[in-house]
Amino acid sequence: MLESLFLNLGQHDSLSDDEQSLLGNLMTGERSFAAGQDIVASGSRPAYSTLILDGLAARYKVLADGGRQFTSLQIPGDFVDLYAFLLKTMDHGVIALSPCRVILADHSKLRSITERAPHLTRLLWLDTLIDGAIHREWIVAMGRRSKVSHLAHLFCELFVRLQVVKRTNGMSFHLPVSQAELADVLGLSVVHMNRVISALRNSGVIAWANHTVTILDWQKLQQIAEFDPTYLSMTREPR
Amino acid sequence: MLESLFLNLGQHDSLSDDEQSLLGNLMTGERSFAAGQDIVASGSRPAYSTLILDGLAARYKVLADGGRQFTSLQIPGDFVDLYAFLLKTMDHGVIALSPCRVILADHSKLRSITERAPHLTRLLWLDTLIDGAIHREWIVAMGRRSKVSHLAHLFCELFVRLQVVKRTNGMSFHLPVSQAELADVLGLSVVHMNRVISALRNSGVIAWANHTVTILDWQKLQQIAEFDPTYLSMTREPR
DNA sequence: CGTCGGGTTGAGTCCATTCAACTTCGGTGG
DNA sequence: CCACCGAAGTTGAATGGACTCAACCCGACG
Repeated sequence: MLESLFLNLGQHDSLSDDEQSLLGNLMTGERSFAAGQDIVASGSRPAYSTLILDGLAARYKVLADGGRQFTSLQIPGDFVDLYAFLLKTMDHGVIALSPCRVILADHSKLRSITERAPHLTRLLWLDTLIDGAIHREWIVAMGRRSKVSHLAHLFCELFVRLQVVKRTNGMSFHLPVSQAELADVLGLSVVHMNRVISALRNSGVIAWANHTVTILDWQKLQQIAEFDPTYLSMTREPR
Repeated sequence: MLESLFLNLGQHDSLSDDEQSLLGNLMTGERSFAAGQDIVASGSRPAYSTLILDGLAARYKVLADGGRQFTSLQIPGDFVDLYAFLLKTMDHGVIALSPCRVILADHSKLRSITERAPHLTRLLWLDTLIDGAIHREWIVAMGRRSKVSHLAHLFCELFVRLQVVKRTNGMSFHLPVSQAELADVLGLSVVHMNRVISALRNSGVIAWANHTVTILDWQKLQQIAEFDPTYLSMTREPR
């Protein structure tokens, strides 16, 4: 059941059997959320962190004028709020974009892992560091890429991340978001988001219908995006 | 000499004498960099992480068209690349924006801290988590704030962070960057950056001359920025 | 069959960009 | 001492990108 977590952590360094059972003991209390529901509320002080087993979720902030900005997309095998273990107070919310099945990690148990299992601690720390690396890539995309390139980059990133946890189907993956939600990822208006999507479609590198994205030309998509997966740390080495 | 590091880590939770001496033993090998020099090169695999003792630095990425985007600003007491300890390969560069004095932390020593000093490990982990929280705030600013509000938010953030490490002077702080560099923070053209600065100046909330920013109306600046410092985790509690 | 949420398209406005000129100021050399 | 120079800041004008407002299409669903 924790296969996606093992795939996610295990891609960076090997996970011993002991560590796998520590993780199995750590994760308890499965829950489900409907699309649109808050998984974690802004301002709360959760006593546990949440791992996604199935579904798509996103971190977000809402401004005074009602504008919403997503700051990340979370897929199966991702902790949506592992940092809350040390940051304590959530400064933003986490919402389910599709029906989500999740499982929880008590902060008291996480703490005891940091006291007793240094290598596993480093792997969990690493998970939050990759989170940060993705954030930096998003900042670059928002600041200096064209909107089409930004969208292409997002698709590259999602495809590669989903591949790790075996949620791709050939060159296709399921992306259960509306254009309005995607606009809140890129920081655009809905109308303009629609035009950017059309532009990428018309260039013939992707198809997107029925909430399924198909990459028609992976090479060209990467070129448009200037995608370099280094930031995802997808190499297995001692950490 | 490590006072700014102690101030930085110590604002979140208390640092024991043992931990302070562990940190003193960790940080060795002082170096200096001139403004414009790379402190860490993109693509490198450093064997140590770098702490700023004095000066201003920034993480950045450069795109194929020559566009540059800063993804963070680093002040005294900040590790510029603590995550390299586990990420291994730098996917971006770190540049000195003003003359910088730094000191290094061998990754081998960091590793032994994770093996022997769990509480200090958590505080170092926390440092990288706040890094991530700042990234998320930048993403929100880039995506959904007006440019004036974004700039105001940046000034609020810098002021608060500099205050923690005692680098403010009343309501003023030193900001040794050109408007072109600031444009690479906000993702704007130089010309427009100049106009956004003018707008903020004309609203009477800040003055900026001789590389020194003075906050004239802290209340109103925070309003314009919708600044909420929660994300900086500036409370002392057990971590 | 009507309604509703999501997607698409057109038109006009505003924001941000580029290109270009001009100013200010500190430094440097005649 | 001042004339010159270059880097940084400022301003104007024109272009193009992104926004809003509005209409319309379409498929799912009651």
